[in-house]
Amino acid sequence: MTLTELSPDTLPPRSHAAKRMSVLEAATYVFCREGYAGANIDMIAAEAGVSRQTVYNHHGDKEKLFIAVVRALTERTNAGIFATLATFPDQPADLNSELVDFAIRLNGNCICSGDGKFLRKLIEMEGQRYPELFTGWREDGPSKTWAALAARFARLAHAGHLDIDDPDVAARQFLALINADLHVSMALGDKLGEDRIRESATNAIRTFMRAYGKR
Amino acid sequence: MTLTELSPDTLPPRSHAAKRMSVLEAATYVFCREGYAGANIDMIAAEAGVSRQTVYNHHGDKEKLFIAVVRALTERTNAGIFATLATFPDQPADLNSELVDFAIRLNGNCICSGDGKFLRKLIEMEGQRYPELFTGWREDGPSKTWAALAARFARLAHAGHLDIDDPDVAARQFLALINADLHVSMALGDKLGEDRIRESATNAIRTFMRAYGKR
DNA sequence: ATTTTTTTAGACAGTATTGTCCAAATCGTC
DNA sequence: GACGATTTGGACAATACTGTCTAAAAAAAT
Repeated sequence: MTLTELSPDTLPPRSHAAKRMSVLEAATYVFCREGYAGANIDMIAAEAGVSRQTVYNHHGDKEKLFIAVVRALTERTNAGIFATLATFPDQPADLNSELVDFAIRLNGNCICSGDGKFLRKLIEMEGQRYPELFTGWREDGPSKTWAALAARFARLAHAGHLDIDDPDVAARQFLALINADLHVSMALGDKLGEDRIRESATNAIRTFMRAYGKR
Repeated sequence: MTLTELSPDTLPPRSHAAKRMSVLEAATYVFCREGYAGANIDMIAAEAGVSRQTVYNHHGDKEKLFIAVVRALTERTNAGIFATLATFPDQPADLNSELVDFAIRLNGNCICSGDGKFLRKLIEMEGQRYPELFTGWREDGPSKTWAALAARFARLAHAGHLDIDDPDVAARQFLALINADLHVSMALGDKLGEDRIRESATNAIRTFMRAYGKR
């Protein structure tokens, strides 16, 4: 008791925290597959290998569990995006190929990853019904991503590597081009190979550089 | 008798066929808002201004109703897309501004329209659970749209208006650029004004022409 | 070894939904 | 107005899910 009293956050009972995680993971999977209304607690408990009561013990009720799922997913996804954003080629030797690699990282780690797909699907499914649930994503997600990416492009332009008039537009179009091919495939759950992603990124950067490259 | 013939618009056309339509419309709206699992027949009946029994009389059961909704939505959306595709500027006087107008039409009539949003949301929500439901869309939808648009661009390129190496890639990138800004806004149900759409289209075409315009 | 916490399985009430059935009301048509 | 088809509201059984409760089992801490 003293141990848990002293550090209730860092050292809770192992299986306790492990089960909590297990439930959260299972809930993420089931909510994303079935939607909020279609998911039920028994599915989640079974998926987590846990009794139904344990789900309630840990997360209160269905809505609280859903909120926890969205929060965790949002945080993980944002963290992943900014980690990848940090690998942007700020001092490029070969801008073209470095942008291709960056695009591949962004697609692989963030857009096509499990978390990314799940979060997007949840937003699409439940975004209108629970708008306040996704305000966090709305504020910390796309707008900050765009701003950060725009700042990088602005710096590249200032350094003479690119010819950009509006970095915000360029950033959004960069992301749009990167996803041009993958967008529809993912909507139907197609599995995308490495080569597909690389080809798509190459096409995107070719067009992006034709539009914004130094001439 | 004569009354319904004289004023079919002012008085609600509550015929057999009209109720069938009314139910289908209401079902479309409710299924898209709530998802398949979240929707229930009473909601749909109320939305249609009809008794629950009438819903069952016309469409059998919930699943058949859902299938009818998806089928109708797919057909309407495809028809709308190809109708808009027919307004592509084949002999452009001012290619730039005509492409902007075309992009606005495509966005307004197809992508941002009620049908377009509904169909996309249903595909995202239920596409994995009922894959066979959307094979029709899969075959007649994006791939044919892409092919048709690619053919138009190829002709423009052949006529010397554009400098395109791969028309298929150009077509997909055109669509991606057109939706660059609107994509996220729509995911959260934002209402988009005419000016937003026009500005977005202008940005898209500027970049597209910088990449593919004759130099 | 003992005590405390956590988990489990199952029962349970309350509620919601689906799909059916039916008699009365309504509508379209003659 | 009369007749047949359609619609309506409500009752109904069957099923499913939520969230609570319990006592027993398991696990963890002391």
